[in-house]
Amino acid sequence: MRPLTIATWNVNSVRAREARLTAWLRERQPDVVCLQELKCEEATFPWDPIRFAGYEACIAGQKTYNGVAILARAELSLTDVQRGLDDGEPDPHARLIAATVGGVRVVSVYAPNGQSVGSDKWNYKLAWYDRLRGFLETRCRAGEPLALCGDFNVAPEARDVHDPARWEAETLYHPRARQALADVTSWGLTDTFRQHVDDGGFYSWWDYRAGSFHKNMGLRIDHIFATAPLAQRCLAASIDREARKGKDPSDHTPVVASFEYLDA
DNA sequence: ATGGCTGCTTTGAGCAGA
Repeated sequence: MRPLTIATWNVNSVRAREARLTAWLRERQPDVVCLQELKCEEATFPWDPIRFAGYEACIAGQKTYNGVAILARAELSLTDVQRGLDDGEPDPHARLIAATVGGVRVVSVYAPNGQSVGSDKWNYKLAWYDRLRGFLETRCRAGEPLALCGDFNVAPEARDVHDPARWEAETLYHPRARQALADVTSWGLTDTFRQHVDDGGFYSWWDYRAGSFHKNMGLRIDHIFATAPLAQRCLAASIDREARKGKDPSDHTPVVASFEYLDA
């Protein structure tokens, strides 16, 4: 049976990226795609173009900011959809959606950026990471196949940052942000990209300004983490740098992992 | 390079991202 391919992509507005997204779906035909930064509500989500490209979708949206989705090839069923951290905290940010597809529990997250170290948004980022750990503990099982995918807004290690010394003071690579991510993955998650690639210099986000992409001045902040029963079946992982090229790209590029197929 | 883009907004200059 062909492998199950899971991708994650912060599209920086699903409406602005509609043509790029549907072209990419047709070309790559991943089985599952986690999207972040939809920047729209359900009513304005491009349901028809995505269906026409062969995908069903479930979304947690909001106007202007945030918004996450899970797409699945129409042949696969998308069941047991959950939205939000569901921990009783009042939080209007649409940053998490989960669904079961192809025998895998898939979670699409958009972690807070944190803006600047010490700000209210920084505190929200760290608290959100604690809550994500709580979500995994109470709503998920580490012994079952699960993929936690998304824009984590944290580069885990020095080899994931083009200039670690400069970025250490920033929200994306600050030691406390790295610890917050490590406290989530210690629940029982493996970084699928690092199962297959040891070298540095592979990034998933580049600033739009100053020719950062051309100079490869980026950070690896988008990830596909897998529980042990899924990580054991990870066949390959990659970053689709091609999708960052050309006219009007997202500032992020897709990250992809493929797995030996698991029956539902 | 504390921003050199970009997308969004009851269409405008300001916010937010990373």
